[in-house]
Amino acid sequence: MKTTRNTAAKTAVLEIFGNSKTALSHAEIQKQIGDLCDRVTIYRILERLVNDDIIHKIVNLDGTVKYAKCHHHAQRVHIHNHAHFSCEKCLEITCLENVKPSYIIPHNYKVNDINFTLSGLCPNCLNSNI
Amino acid sequence: MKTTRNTAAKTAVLEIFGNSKTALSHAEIQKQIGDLCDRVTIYRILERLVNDDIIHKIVNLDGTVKYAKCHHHAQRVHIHNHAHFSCEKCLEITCLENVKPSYIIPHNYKVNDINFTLSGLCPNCLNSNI
DNA sequence: ATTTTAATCGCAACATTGTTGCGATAATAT
DNA sequence: ATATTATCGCAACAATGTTGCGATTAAAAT
Ligand SMILES: [Zn+2]
Ligand SMILES: [Zn+2]
Ligand SMILES: [Zn+2]
Ligand SMILES: [Zn+2]
Repeated sequence: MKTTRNTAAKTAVLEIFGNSKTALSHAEIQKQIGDLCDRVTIYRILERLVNDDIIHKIVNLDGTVKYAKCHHHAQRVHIHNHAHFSCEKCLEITCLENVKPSYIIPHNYKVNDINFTLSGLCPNCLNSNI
Repeated sequence: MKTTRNTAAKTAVLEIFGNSKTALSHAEIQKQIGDLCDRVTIYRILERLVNDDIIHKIVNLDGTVKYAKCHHHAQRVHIHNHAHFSCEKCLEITCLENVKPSYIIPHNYKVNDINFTLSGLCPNCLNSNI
């Protein structure tokens, strides 16, 4: 019964997520963490937080990986079926919790997870682009 | 007017794509190419083929990158808005040309590209799993 | 409060993936 | 046949992620 422990590094990572409105990459977290813990430790903390459904992993169109807090903790089955938006200009990635794709897939496929990422200009960059 | 040239390496890569029903990673292509050309050359060929809309890039949930042939060459505007299926067991990635997500997004976002990847069990692995 | 257990950590070493610069090569137009 | 330049090979580098293992340390047990 692997119990997950609360460590200084994990607490720091959680606080960083708490203060961020957008998704964060490993590199961005490491920059904020400084030398509080090792690179590898951050990777392992992220892995644990994903397994515990506290954060979820987001893979962008360009292959970059980021993580964001999970909401909807009330639900029994924890599926991250919302969309993500990736801004081409400011490079920020945000959860669009309310945007969920509908689709029809052949019955002989079994879908366990989906990744729906939209790329373009976010509201901020769209305004400053006029 | 940068003209694109036909080289032995490019021809070989195109033939490999022609013989494959699933998407291919750089590593998989390199394995088939052998020492016909350098690693870097394969990267550059893939980049060119993407720019020429001959293949398209697919980023999986786990961050792995693959490429697949483009169809629908008749269309003037070339958008890869179809879904991709990633099998958790055999790790193959296939284009689902007919599966296109519908969604509603706030008007203050400008969408230029989408990535819709489904993950689970493909028909082959679903059968052999019973 | 002290001991015990094992989850977590730091560090080093490694693997994979992708990029860049530059002189050499070769495909294509003239 | 010659000129132009897209493409190539090679080396070097950067970013990202993984693994093994002995040392720590959070949390449970006493
Ligand atoms: Zn933006
Ligand atoms: Zn999200
Ligand atoms: Zn399969
Ligand atoms: Zn496709």
